Amino acid sequence: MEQIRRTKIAELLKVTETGQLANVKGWVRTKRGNKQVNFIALNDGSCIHNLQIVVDVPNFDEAELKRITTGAAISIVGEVCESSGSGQKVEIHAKEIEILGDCDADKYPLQPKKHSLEFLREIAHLRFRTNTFGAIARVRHAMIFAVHEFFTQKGFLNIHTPIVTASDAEGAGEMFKVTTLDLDNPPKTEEGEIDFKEDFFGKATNLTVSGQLEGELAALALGEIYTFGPTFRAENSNTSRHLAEFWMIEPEMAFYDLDDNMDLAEEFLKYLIKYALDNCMDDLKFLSQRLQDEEKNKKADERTMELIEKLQFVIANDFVRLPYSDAIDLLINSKHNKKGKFKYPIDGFGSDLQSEHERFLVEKHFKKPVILTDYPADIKAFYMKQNDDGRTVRAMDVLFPQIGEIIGGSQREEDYEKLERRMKEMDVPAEEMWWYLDTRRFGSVQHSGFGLGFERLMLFVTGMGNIRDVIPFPRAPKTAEF
RNA sequence: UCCCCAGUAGCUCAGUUGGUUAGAGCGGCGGACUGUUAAUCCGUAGGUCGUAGGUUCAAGUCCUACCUGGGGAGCCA
Repeated sequence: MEQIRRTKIAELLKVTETGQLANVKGWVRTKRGNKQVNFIALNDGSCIHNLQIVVDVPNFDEAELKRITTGAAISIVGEVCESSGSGQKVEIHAKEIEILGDCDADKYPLQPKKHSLEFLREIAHLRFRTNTFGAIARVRHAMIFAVHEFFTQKGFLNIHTPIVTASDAEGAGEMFKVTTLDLDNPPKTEEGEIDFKEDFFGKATNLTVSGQLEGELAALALGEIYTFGPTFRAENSNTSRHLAEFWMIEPEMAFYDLDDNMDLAEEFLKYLIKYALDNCMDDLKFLSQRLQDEEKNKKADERTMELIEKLQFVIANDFVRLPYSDAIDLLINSKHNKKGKFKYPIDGFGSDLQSEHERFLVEKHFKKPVILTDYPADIKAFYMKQNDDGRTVRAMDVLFPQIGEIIGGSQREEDYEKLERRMKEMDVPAEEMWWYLDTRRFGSVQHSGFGLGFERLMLFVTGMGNIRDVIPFPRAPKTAEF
């Protein structure tokens, strides 16, 4: 084969000149045609679009052409031509074809037809090769990049917080144990309990549920920091919005109060969504079309807003900011409630809002993202700053349509006595958290932060309905195949 | 973990009050067609009906348990 440098399909589809030779490599999506001419739709992952390869059949060996099946990897050298067909501007007229990897069409699970997302989840090792999962992977990368770009522009430092942690006091959820002890015969203490002093780290350790506490340590020296790493929850959650392993972004800022915190959260979300609109339009258009095809069978009032319109709407409008107690009043006085349409009654101040209540506020009442603030102290974590009313804390949850809570955050309690008292009330072992409390003993200062579930953001930006489809290899109860 | 629904060909599904040899579309394979757009047309091969018990003369169909998947709830991001 002639030595021509490979061109990616995304680049090739942009060319304005024709007549030159080019080399492309990729995987066959479909092949069709007759005895005279074949058309191969080739994709190399560089963009959503396929490149059309035109093959003048008599110029090639019949047996070789037969090997070009759906899924096969091939390399083509040919002339870049203006297409006489209507589906594309340019195409390649093949001069040389090399089969890089055969693909037995009889056994290959991905057929040139529509597959259900549930089926593709069972073959997650191959689903990157579909339009949908290719688009999601490219959007996911763009969002990762945009996260770092946003914080870099604002002078935040990225901090790597530990993945293995001995702190089990955060209270964010059940944890996965990390140990090298022999599970069949663990060392025991005199009391008959497992002796973690013998374990690798000399104490019981777990996979982290949050980098927040370590993030606070960094923020209280460096000013503004953020983490972006994997987090783990061993909750037996079987929903389309939870994973056992997910990626979380947790900024933590010294000198920020709750309003500053909310301003940052809103600006951050809008930045990310705008970045997707500015940089991933081809993929978003595909995902939007996919969503509309899927919703064709739904009733008009059950359909969601068109994806791109929805994203533009979010960046164009201010988020609603509403104290929890006002939200309770609003819910109690709503027509929806008076007609008895809530499955769960509003219990009044003190109880957490049910999903249906959050959805009512976001999707029916305000019809835009809502930030709820000042929750009752009893349903929130120990580290949140206590309000003067003695019953609420400076917490904030950002609620998005369809997704629910996408961000949870708060101003942190910087007062040593109040924090220590709260830890005792909530059975948080203060002795083990001496390092955390030290920040309040030495130069303590007002500070705030929040956590954004990266896959929840991905759900919103891609319009996908199941969180297991926006992470390449989902970890969930009974799910760790790939 | 709880509630509801589903599991039949490689995929998506149909299968009547329980009753002969379980069907379709797509995909695969074979063929036709000189420019197709997930091409079209003709032909063809694919099934231990999720697993294990049970009821019955007879079970894809009814019952029980379990497994897997989906929707919703809780936990949360």
